[in-house]
Amino acid sequence: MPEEIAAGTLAAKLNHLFGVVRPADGDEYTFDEVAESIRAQGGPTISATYLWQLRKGLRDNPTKRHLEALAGFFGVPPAYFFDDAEAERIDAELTLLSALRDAPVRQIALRARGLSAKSLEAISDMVDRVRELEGLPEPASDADR
Amino acid sequence: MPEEIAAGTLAAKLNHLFGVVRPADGDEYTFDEVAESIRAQGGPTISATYLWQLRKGLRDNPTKRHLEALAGFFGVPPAYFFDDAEAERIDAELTLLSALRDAPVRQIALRARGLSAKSLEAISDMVDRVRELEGLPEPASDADR
DNA sequence: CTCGCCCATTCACATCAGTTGGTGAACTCG
DNA sequence: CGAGTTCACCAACTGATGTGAATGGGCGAG
Repeated sequence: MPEEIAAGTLAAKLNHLFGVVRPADGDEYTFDEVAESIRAQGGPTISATYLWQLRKGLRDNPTKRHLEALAGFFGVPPAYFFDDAEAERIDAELTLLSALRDAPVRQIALRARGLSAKSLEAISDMVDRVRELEGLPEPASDADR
Repeated sequence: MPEEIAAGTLAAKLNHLFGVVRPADGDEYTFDEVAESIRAQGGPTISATYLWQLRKGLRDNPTKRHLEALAGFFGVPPAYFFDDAEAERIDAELTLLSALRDAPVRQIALRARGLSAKSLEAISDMVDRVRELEGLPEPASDADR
């Protein structure tokens, strides 16, 4: 049983993020994976145990640096953990984007927002090129463009 | 001498906030005032000493709850302390609003943003009424409306 | 079935965030 | 001048945050 995690808490938000943003294969990130990935990206050290505690709600109140790292990893702005309204807005986007399972992919997507049409086109072309290079098939359905 | 506080750091941001958001009489808030005010508003306990450490840069990396409290007091979103772009945006507003020295006043102003014209008018009227009740003079210059 | 691996969970402990208590400088009021 | 207040600043301590190493269950391979 889920042990009653109150909505709007940090634990709930983290839990949600784990559920929604996943690696290429469909399963949730493991605590070790997240911890290591954060370290790899030049973030602060964060232990798998601590991640578990945060997700379970045994610890709330992490430090600024750890919040930054978590937000960075999951590809959401740090405000996600503070403002509930903001969190809801982002959640809407996340579920929309849930086709993009991969966290790095999501980061690219979020950062692309606001770029000029020309830049976007250039990047899009580049991705297609690489995709070809890696021998991946054409993206299935890309209705509107 | 300012002892070299690098731009973009938490210390710099805090310092800036202290400088810009002030009580009714023109002087900066004292550390004790801020600490007590935060406690009074139902926030977590925060010591004056700690505020000083943060402002000086001796401590960065405060916890989530303390960041919330600080943001709440100065009337800025918590994202102010994370995202530099966001911080700049808010700063622009702050300097614009620096006529509003009083923190509580600023909070009202920030929260009023986005309300319907009708509501804004109603509130504005209310403020005028109270102002009259308190025997304050008509606001000096309120050019554009 | 058993070995090996991965992963969540547990617990004892270390480190650093945050506090308490204090010093001295500046300023005020007798 | 001298007692009292207020403030920034300092240093030693406390406890919550965060870690590492050990436990145990689940699961696939041999």
